[in-house]
Amino acid sequence: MPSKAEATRERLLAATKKLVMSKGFAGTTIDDVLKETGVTKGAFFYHFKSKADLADQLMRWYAENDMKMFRTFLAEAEAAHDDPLEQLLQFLKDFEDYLCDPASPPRGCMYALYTYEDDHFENSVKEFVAETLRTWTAMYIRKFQEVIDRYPPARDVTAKRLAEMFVAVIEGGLILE
Amino acid sequence: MPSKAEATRERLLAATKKLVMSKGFAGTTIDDVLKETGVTKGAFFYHFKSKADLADQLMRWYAENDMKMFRTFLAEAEAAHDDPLEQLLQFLKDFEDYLCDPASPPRGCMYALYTYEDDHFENSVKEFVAETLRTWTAMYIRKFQEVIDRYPPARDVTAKRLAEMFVAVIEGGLILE
DNA sequence: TGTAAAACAGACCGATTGGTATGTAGTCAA
DNA sequence: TTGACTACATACCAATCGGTCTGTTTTACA
Repeated sequence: MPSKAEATRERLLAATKKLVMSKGFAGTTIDDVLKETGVTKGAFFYHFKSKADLADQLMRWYAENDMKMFRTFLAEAEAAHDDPLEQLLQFLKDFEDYLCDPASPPRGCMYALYTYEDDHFENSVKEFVAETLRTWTAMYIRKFQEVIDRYPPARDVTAKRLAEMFVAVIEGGLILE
Repeated sequence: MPSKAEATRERLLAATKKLVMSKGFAGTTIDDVLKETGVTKGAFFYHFKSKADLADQLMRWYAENDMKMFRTFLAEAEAAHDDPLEQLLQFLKDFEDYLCDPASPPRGCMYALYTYEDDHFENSVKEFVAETLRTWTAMYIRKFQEVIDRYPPARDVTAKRLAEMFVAVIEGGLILE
């Protein structure tokens, strides 16, 4: 089903992601990506109309894959358990397994990179990333709220605060390796 | 006391820091720094023997200022109170004030940037940054331990875990603006 | 005041960069 | 078979990059 063109595009995006994670976006040249993939310049500019376009598509591609994975984790957890707390614990376990997978260590987060190189990204991409983060946080808020409703917490916490805290810890942890 | 040369060096470093925070290191050109400061190329290369040298000195300069500030906060807190808990709370308040200061919003952390552009930094710099982060964490561990010794916590926590958690939250929070 | 070194100015250079122009091999419907 | 289209290949380009070179001004100190 995936056409040859689509396969090439994916290869380029995957290679760019890898390079960008260790060199930054500005530090990654198009030639780097070409060398990594074996694709030629003509082919590259057939798929991306500029380097900025590559950045744009990379962010969207990354965010889509990311959200897809989380939704899968969540759906599986919700299918496996009735209790929201058990669902949450299951989800967190899956997430932890993913983060600790030695085969694909995340080594930082794409979203964070955009914090440091925002000059390179269009406003539309910034808005898209911000929206993705909001969706991500909202997912946690909903889940925390379900647990709080079922098990009234001993301390005075809100689902929103818990979720924001959690996201910050994950983000910080990803950076401090 | 600060010689003219030293003042120029500081201006270059300060401008570089500002630019690097919003464009990344690879995305910041020497010409950018020159335009920002009005310094000429000859002067620049009198102070820094290469762009890599600039990165090196920037990291050390940033880390030194950073640690100096924290040590000051801590020393003041320890001078003002006897109780380690009150010292800690005072320190955290000073830290919070600094982070929330609208005049100088940090907008990310230099140390995190090196996570994403490690290819540009020498191993000696990486080691230096890692050492700085260890020192920073150790400072928190010591303080948390003093509080724990005085006020045995209800939960089973260690100073080390608390400190690592705290640093991760700060780091994550800085990124998620 | 003389002078040597420190601190800076700015023209210049080769390599690299993102990007283009043009050409071509495969595909598929008519 | 043909002709249009997709998907790529390659040579080339102007601009920009980090860095050097040669000179000039400023400072420190005898």
